[in-house]
Amino acid sequence: MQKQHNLSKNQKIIFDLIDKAGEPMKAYSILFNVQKKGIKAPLQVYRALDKLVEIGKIHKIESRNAFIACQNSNCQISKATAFSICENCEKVSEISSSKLSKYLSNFVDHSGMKFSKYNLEFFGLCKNCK
Amino acid sequence: MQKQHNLSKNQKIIFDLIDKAGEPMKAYSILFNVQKKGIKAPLQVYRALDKLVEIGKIHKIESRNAFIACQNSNCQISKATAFSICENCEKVSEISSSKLSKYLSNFVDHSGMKFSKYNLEFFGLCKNCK
DNA sequence: TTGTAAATGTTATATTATTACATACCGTTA
DNA sequence: TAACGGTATGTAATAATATAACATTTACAA
Ligand SMILES: [Zn+2]
Ligand SMILES: [Zn+2]
Ligand SMILES: [Zn+2]
Ligand SMILES: [Zn+2]
Repeated sequence: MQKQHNLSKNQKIIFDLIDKAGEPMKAYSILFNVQKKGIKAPLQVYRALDKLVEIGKIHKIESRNAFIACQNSNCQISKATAFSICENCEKVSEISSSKLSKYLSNFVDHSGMKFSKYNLEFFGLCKNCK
Repeated sequence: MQKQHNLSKNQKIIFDLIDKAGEPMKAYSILFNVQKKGIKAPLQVYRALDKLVEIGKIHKIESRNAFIACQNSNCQISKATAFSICENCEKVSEISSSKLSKYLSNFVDHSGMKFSKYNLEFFGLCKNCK
């Protein structure tokens, strides 16, 4: 049983928007979309995003500066993430391969560094674009 | 034999700076450091960075918005990159594990997507920090 | 030498993210 | 209940990162 996080008002508004979008959203596009709900400033958005990332409800797609809802009910904490990104249409999917995550979680650098977290972004063409 | 890229003046100035630094540098810190050499505008820096990334002389650390010289003489083209990042001291190393790169290059998503490129960032504590 | 691609120079602007400070809310426990 | 502490919110200002648009120059091959 995972810890239940009760989202605050702003967090819920912003999570619902991103979740419904089903694709990565940028912070200022989120801001534009929630202004009618009373969220007026960038910082309000970034604070909610930070928290949602921390608890694993959303992930940041670093190469795109965008945020997507977690598509994998197992990853409540955002410490092992993998995505496929279409370089043509920008479609992003979260990869949930237990083989991959096991392989990467157990990977030990030759320097002996043991990792507590990783983020992997694959690029290519999705099946609609190739 | 890899293609030889003759760097232009600005590209060389900026590559030399990053290479000598031996650690990730941010674009505006690069700009500050090369102003005495006549490079005055952000765009001049970003254009050189884009080119250097394209030909694999440097890589972008996406989670840090910073650029580091390639530490792996084999990767002349920047399409399969992996880094370890210390969350305490921000030390970054390029990982060159042929096992890892083979594993990831051959990874096929369950959607059937075949990838042409990837970037992997591991996080943890380096041996000085743990 | 002339055509073309790449690189440069310059100004302005767009986009992404944080600092600083004041106030409100919410659950715990004295 | 009242006081406390942690979390969340509101607001303004600004910092940091990145690109658009346009003019000009350089490199180099046909
Ligand atoms: Zn997830
Ligand atoms: Zn596509
Ligand atoms: Zn490299
Ligand atoms: Zn360290």
